[in-house]
Amino acid sequence: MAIHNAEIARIFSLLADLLEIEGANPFRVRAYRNAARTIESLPHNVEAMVREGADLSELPGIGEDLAGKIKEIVETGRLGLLEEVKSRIPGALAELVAIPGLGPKRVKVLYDALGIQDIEGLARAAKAGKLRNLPGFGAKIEEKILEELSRRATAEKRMKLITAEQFAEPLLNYLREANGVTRAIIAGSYRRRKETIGDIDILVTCRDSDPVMERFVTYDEVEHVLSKGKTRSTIVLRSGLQVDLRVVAEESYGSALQYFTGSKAHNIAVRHLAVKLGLKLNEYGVFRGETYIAGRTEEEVYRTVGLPYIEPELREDWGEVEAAQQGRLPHLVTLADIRGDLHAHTKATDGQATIEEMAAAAKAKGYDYLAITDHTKRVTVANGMDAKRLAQQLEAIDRLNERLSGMKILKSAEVDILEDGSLDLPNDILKELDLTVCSIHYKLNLSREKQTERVIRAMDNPYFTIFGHPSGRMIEERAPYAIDMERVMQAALERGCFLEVNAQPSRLDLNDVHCKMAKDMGLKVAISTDAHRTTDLDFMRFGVDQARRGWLEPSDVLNTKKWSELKSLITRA
DNA sequence: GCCGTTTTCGGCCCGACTGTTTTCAGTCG
Repeated sequence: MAIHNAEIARIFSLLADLLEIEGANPFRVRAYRNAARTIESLPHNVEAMVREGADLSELPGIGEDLAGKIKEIVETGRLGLLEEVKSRIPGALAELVAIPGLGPKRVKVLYDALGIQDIEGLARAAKAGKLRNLPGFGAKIEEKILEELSRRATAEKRMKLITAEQFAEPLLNYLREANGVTRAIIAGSYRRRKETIGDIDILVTCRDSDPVMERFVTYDEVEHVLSKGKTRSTIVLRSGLQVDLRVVAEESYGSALQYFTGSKAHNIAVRHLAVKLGLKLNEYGVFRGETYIAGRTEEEVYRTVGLPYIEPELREDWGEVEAAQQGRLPHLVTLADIRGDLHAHTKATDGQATIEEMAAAAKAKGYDYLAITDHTKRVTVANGMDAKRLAQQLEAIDRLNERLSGMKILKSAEVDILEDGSLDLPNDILKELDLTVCSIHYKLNLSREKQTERVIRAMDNPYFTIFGHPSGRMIEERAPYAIDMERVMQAALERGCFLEVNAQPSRLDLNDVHCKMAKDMGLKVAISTDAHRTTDLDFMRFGVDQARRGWLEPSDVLNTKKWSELKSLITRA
């Protein structure tokens, strides 16, 4: 039986929740949470590591005990300790601590006093008014729980970054107009450019917080106000998005921004360094004893604890603190490094613009090249092209290239990878192309083994260049198909193929963990928009964000090269 | 449960807000 990292992480995370409800040592609980996080973001398959006899206690936050437990999970598919805890308290209690206002203590009370073991039981008791008299509860908490339960029935989960931008940016501008505001910036996972956002954290500096707090809670999209104080307030917008506003003084801007950008795990790691230096780091600054010694800028904060500046996208406690200490932080790729786009559609298939229009838009971005990659015949819903239509398009591109100056249209196609690993156009037309993007659009539910073999077989074709949207996932909509990404990457490396970071905000595929995996393996990627209209070329920035989260530098990205260099890179031996 | 160039034991990040209290616990980020 195959055990994936996510499964091991889930077991530790559940165990942490249940132990916390039982009142276990909070640091022991944290150890399980840290282990879950470490394993979830590990670029290697833990099961394989166990089989190869790797020493798991070398991993950060994993000691003798947890290494043994991981081994137990891999070998037996279960964890004795979790079964044991579950025999004392129901596993479903873990879902209750996810409800705002309910933490481990109150969940314990619910179970002990009323025998509540899951969301359904909680809903029945709350509706019957049984919560308000419990110790540590009251009428307000009961009401809050009822609200949350009804909200859950309809609410969205996490919000895609691009959607969050549409709500957050206007609110930010609105706050900038408040009296006395000197700076306003969005921190949190939004600033770290995570693919989805749970809530928005806004940081403001000003001398008197009252006017901006007042303006905040009276924003016309406010559904309700969760809290309002002098330094922090929280609202929920009608869209369901929760927004926190923090106000600090100018001299605390850097430390507050560092603090509220997170991630929590990164902050703990940085504070750990501060403690070792005999300093205290909080949102107001870095302190020696009672004395403020730094905090005006983030650079100053990092410098004070002995580190160079760390880019927000790296702040996930994935090794960035150690890398910073050792002076080997990556110099992350930026939008300005991008010289072209290697995946775009036109009216010939399911795009909305002509080749000329797409070319003009790419040129306006200052690109050196744009690959036209219309669908091929298997993708009938998109009016995929057969060899004859593709040949006509190639002639049109030749004619257009004669007229274009300063940029080149690359001849390409998004070729469909069939179930048996063959490509859906013959090689005698594929050989006419500058490159191919090869993707899976059908038969997404093959076994992991078959899906992996399918792709590797396709890569055996000498005209396979870039594997498009490699996991097939749609954020918050469709899970990735089962595929062994490490094997696919290894196969690509051996054959001179590459993987795509698809920049569509609903794909972002490869994800951050897989970008890092590619980098660690020495495999280059293409950041491509998969544009279906001229304005989609703007999605490049989301792809770059994702690549930065995966530690990618310009040299890791194909389309930071000029065409002559790129051409020799992608030419297979 | 992890970890150590002060430590193999005794630490483990830190502060704000709310509600239920009557000086603070619980929750949250």
